[in-house]
Amino acid sequence: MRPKITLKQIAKELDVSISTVSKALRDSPEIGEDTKEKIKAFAKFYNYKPNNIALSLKNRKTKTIGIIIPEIVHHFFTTVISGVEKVANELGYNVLVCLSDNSFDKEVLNMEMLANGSTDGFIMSLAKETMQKGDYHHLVEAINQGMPLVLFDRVIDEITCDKVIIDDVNGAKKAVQHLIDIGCKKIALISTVDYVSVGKLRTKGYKTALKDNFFNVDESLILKIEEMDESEAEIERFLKDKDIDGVFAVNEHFAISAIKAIQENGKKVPDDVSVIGFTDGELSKRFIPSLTTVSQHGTRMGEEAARMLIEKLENTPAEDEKYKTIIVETGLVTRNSTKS
Amino acid sequence: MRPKITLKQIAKELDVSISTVSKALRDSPEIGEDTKEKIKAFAKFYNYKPNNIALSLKNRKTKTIGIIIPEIVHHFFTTVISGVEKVANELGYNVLVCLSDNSFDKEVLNMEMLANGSTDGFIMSLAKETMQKGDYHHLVEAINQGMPLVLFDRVIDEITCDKVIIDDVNGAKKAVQHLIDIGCKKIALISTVDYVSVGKLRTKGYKTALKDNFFNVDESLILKIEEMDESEAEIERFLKDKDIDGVFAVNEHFAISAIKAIQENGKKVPDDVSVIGFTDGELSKRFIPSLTTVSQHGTRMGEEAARMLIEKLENTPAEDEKYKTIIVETGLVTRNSTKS
DNA sequence: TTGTAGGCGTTATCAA
DNA sequence: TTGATAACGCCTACAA
Repeated sequence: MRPKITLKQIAKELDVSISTVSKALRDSPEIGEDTKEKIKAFAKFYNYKPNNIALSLKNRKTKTIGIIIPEIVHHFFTTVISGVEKVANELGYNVLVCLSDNSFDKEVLNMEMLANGSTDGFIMSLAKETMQKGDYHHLVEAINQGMPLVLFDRVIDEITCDKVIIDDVNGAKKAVQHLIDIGCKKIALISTVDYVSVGKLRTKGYKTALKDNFFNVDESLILKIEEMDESEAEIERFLKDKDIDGVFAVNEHFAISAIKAIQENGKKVPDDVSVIGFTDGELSKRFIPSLTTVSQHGTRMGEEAARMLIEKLENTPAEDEKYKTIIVETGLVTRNSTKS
Repeated sequence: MRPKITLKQIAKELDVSISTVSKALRDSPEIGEDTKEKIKAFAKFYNYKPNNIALSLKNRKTKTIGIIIPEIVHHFFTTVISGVEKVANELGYNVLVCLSDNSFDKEVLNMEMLANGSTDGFIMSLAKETMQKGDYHHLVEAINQGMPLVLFDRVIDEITCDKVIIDDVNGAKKAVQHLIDIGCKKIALISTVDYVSVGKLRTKGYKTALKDNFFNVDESLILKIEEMDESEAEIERFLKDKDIDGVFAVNEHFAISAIKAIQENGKKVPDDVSVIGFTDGELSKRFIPSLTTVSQHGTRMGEEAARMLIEKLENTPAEDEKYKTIIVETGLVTRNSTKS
């Protein structure tokens, strides 16, 4: 076992001063060619690499960015991480991943943990509980301490910072418009309760599309799921004997539960009822029938978020005062759960 | 904007020395009650928190563990991360996530990046390319530098360290035994090429189960996939007009492709052919028919790995010399792709 | 061309 | 009871 070597040790071995070594390794012209040679050779031999921690302390920046998400076992968030990681690595940053488990307390804890010097900035999607409570003091504090923050997907108006969102309203509109275009007359919506911002926005898109086409909005065709765990049963109950020919669901899971329920009712997808989901995951692709969905481009969102954060990190505070919101457009991926 | 406050600043404000502040905040009995009170109140007001980086430098440990995986957009790895994260957080550690993208170079790069002080130890699953090359110098180096390493899932014999694996042979055996128990006579295997250790082991389990039941191994019923991208077409070709009544596939994707191929051949799952997969992901659960699978307990593996690593980290080098391999048992989850 | 000294934020040891 | 000092590993302005 050969522990990491330090400048100090090299200096002692070679009988020169620490700063000479430091300079030599950074190829400073101040140092004589032969000394440089000697030092470099020695350092290479012992595989010297500067200690990141020491550098962090000195430079007051860690070159790592923290990402806090509600859950990782969720294809969308996974793709976002992958996007963040890609850009971060290209730009010489590391990625610290924390999970809030959708709990407010864990979110706050994680943030405090990372804010004490572990991270230069944050990329986050808020926990459901946080949005319910409406308590954002931890975000405010991080910003006050001068730590840039980029919010994505589950964002809020109350905090002024960079944001990356998808065009939920438009995505939903596109989906419903597509259902209308293929001839659907009675389109149900399966959404989440309104404090989840995406649920609210997608509901808005649904209603807008209907109105644009002079359909009227029938509230009895709208289901708002409160408890994820019971969504399957709820959807089954909701769809039981309902006279519909189209369903727009705000995520994959709801869409699939809907398909199951429809099939159990003795109807066929897509012949009798067309179904569109939101979020284009593995599930949508491989389910039978494969799902027509609004795709969210998680990787793209992650990349954008990372780029924005790092830009803030590397710019002077003067230019920091302008915050952008990047809207990542959605795409409609047509598969076999909708008539063509 | 109110940047983070330091001991030094508190000391200056309160006109005491830095060490007095430090001691007071750690509630040292050396300091007088009233001074303590005053300092604590002040610190609380300004929300003082010790700087992690400075602590890391001083203590020569970062309290973060690095996890390097081939890809994150893969349910199994995601669950592992989730397990690592859980245990790590409970024990006061952070988790640094890096992706190798199955590339040897990226794996080496990531490791070097993290080894320079960013991490106290590693939890890894090797990139496919690394296993092909058989070049493990980066692992050896990390270990030589005194950084504990825990390998999981894609592990190798060449490196001596803690490992967490699942009982692939047994898992496969269980699956095939189950097929036999429900009456299958001609069971096909869809596996990967042999340098992927799991492919090899699961193939072994398949053969063992057959032999245990006095079936003979028919090599024409075994398919070894080389290229993930073409797996679907390959499986279709392989299964075309094959006379079988059972399929054991070494992962979800292969299993689903098999089901599709079987159905396209005009046969029914599970009535004509029973199918079992490996890795219990979202896909298996929600596919129709839902998949009977060997479940891998990724979360469990992550938890075990984290526990082992942290134990190494917090123990004296003396006890470090013993390495364990934890074998996480698999379970068979029976669903609708097999006859009952 | 090389070396000295100070500082990044903390803690621990020892002196006052 | 409090404070000065050194050290963790690195860099850099300045001195020699």
